[in-house]
Amino acid sequence: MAQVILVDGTSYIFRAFHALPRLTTASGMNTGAIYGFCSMFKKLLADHANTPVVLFFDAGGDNFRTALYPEYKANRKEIPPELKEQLTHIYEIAKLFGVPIITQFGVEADDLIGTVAAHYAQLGEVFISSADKDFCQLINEKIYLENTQESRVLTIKGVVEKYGINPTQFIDYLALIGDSSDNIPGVPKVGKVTAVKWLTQYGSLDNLIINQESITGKVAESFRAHTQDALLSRQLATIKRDLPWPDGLSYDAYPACPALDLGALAKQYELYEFKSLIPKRVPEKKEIPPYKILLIDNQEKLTAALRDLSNQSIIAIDLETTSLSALDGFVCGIGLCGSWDTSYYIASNDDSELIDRALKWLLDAFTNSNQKWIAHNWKFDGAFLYHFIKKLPCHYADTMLMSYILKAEEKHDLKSLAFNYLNWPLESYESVLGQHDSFKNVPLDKAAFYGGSDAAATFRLYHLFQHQLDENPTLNKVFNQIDNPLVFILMHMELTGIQLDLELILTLEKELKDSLLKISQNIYHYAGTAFNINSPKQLRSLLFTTLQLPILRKTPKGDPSTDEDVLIDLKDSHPIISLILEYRQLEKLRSTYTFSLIQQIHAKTKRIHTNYHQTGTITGRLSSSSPNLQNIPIKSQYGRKIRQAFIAKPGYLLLSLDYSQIELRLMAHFSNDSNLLNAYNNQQDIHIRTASNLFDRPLATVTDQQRQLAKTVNFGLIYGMSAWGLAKQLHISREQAQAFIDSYFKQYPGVKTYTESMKTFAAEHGYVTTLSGRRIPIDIKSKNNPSQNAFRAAINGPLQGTASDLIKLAMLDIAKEIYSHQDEIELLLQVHDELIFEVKSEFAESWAKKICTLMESVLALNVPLKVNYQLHLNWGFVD
DNA sequence: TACACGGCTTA
DNA sequence: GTAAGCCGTGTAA
Repeated sequence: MAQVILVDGTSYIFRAFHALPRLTTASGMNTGAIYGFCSMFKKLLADHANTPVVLFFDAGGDNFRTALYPEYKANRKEIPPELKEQLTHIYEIAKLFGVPIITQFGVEADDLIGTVAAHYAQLGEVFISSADKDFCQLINEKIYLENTQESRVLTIKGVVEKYGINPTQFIDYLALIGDSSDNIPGVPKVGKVTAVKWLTQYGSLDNLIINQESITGKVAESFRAHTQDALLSRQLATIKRDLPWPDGLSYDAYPACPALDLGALAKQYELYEFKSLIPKRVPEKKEIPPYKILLIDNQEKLTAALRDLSNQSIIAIDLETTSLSALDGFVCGIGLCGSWDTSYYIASNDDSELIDRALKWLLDAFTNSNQKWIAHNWKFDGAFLYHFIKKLPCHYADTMLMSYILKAEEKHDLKSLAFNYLNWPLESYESVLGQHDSFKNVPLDKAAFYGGSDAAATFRLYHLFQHQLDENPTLNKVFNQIDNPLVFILMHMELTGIQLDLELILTLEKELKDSLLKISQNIYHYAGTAFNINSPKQLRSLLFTTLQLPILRKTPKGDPSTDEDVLIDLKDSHPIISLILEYRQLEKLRSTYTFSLIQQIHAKTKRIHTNYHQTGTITGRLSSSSPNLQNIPIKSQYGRKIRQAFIAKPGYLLLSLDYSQIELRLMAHFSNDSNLLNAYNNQQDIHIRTASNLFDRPLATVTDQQRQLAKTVNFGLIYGMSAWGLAKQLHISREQAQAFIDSYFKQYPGVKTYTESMKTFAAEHGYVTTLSGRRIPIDIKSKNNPSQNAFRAAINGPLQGTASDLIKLAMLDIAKEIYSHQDEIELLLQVHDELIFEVKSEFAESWAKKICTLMESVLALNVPLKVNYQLHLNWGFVD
């Protein structure tokens, strides 16, 4: 059904102004509200592609409400000057979005919206986009309220669920409770609860007035004394639906879809310094030839489509599935695009063979043809293909990874990229799914438009990105030799998963629960009362108000901090402190690593399957989620027990190999500092060596404590340490910390030179690079981020990023070796500098040695790489 | 129901 | 001091 969106522009402006931080241009012009308005409007257009939009603004002047009640909105504060000066800019830039703008002096936008909505509802569906709940009164079968902030659409049912009344009762509801922001009086003492109660019982305000004698209590008395106020409030709260039709808006049909003046918008964004809003490339219309999407829903059409596709050399593919996991769902639609003018979408409601035949064709194409296959997030589509046809393409490219390699700081989802680079506002998955519980139930024409568009966008993005990579051979190499080939290795790791000893983890959970119960009883005893220990707020009031303990540090928001560091310093002040520390630690383990992990054991495989994100970090590292298996505890005694619950399947062992001090070794390599190089090339203990110099004593006499301190300094180095940070870490004075740093750089002067050169490079280029040439963006000019932070990132980036390059390269080398021995050994996890395999016991030792060598020789550096390995029944290394 | 915050886990 | 993700609470709306 046709749709139109009516936007409450004034609501947007106020939300933009209040919700966002102040923003100014370099010359000091206030732009926060302008920015907020533009980004909100842009998001709205992106979420509703190909839908007409009308924009409404309040124009000021007296209106019928002020005539009725001079105090209407009288308590509104004057518009702050820094917002006022932005208003004209907003009105001007709004014109560039190419939608009708409706505004009338002496009429409030609400009433214009009410009038237009009432009429447009006869032509189709009307969405009102506003944060103002008053619009609930307009909601009916055809009119909905969309709150962009909550990103959900309120229907009749939604109003009933949210407020407990029908939209038709909403005016009476407002009349009863009033509205402080508009200064609508309402009835004193009547709040939400009473209003809903009365309206449920009596249906309407009129009926309530008729029956006013039958209600009782203080509140009822107040109502009887203020019926006139209620009636006045009702008039004020009623949105008009019958104003004269506004000028400049078509009456018999919805207006045309938005026609953005992208060039002019980009110019304005440039002027206001809205970097993130500027389209990366304003496409010229002629570069986008028209293309068609063909729904392939029978065998005949499929034959023709496949014949055409067989002749294409580059084909973008986009699967629509019934689940996010290939272990649970199946393919219900296939988008394919191999040319600039045609995109296919294969799906059928009645022919279950159709998808099967298309999949078989893919299997054949992957096996026998030389075509290059493009997907956005291959890990996803590949998992389904691997699961159902046991085959993946040999020649492929992942546009998500291309975007990441080219510009790691950007978003990499298909919708954002298509909007920014192609000027295509693709529909969101959620909006296409709508009320359907599964994508297979989405009407085929809708699904085809969606899937076909996604494939077409992927096809175009590939050509765009490939062109950019061709212009930068270094980045092209990073893409082709590291990230792109890694994607199917990660896919395999995800699909394989890792086994969890359910019994052990359940026992652990029980133990933790019991301990926590005891500790909390103890804490309540000292506190004199029970409270929620998980609440920092409640804990704060106990420690600093009730118990009057000293406030040692504050959180960024200014509240007294209760974090571990603070509590450790308070330990001797009160016996409750150490109990709280213990409670915190155990509760973290219980909630995150027993309770939640148990929920995530897969029903079919009985294993834990994490998600790896290849574009989730700025440095090139991977990240892991749902569950995150890169932060499983190890440091505490209890934590290690959790690791023990990660086990090998029967007959197998877990093989863990980790790079020793990889980042410090890379510092030696990059800096070429002779002292650091010597230490590693002579296989000395680097921390003892550092300590020996810091404390000016022979190597043999360095104490454990001194070594530990030197270790902290060595680590601090990798993070771009400052005297302040080091002092905090070591609990020493700033002066002492500075002395250590000075002494350190005297010992390793090459390191000092290196860190300085990274700062200079980052300041000049806005990025630093890793050994492979990967670019790590550094936000040098970020305002609330003093450039000290950026400098530290610049020092750390090449180290962390190169370490990540190395282990990725190692994974690729290893994959080649183990690929044809999947029954003997499989790679399960990567934890930044560690790889975990499941390996058949009888071959375990020989695989360990082989992989160890592979990892150590992944690249020849100025320092040797050292890998340690462990072979055990579990990840806790306890047999 | 969604989001920010405080806190905590890892490399 | 670098880089991440997740949990529970409290609040926004």
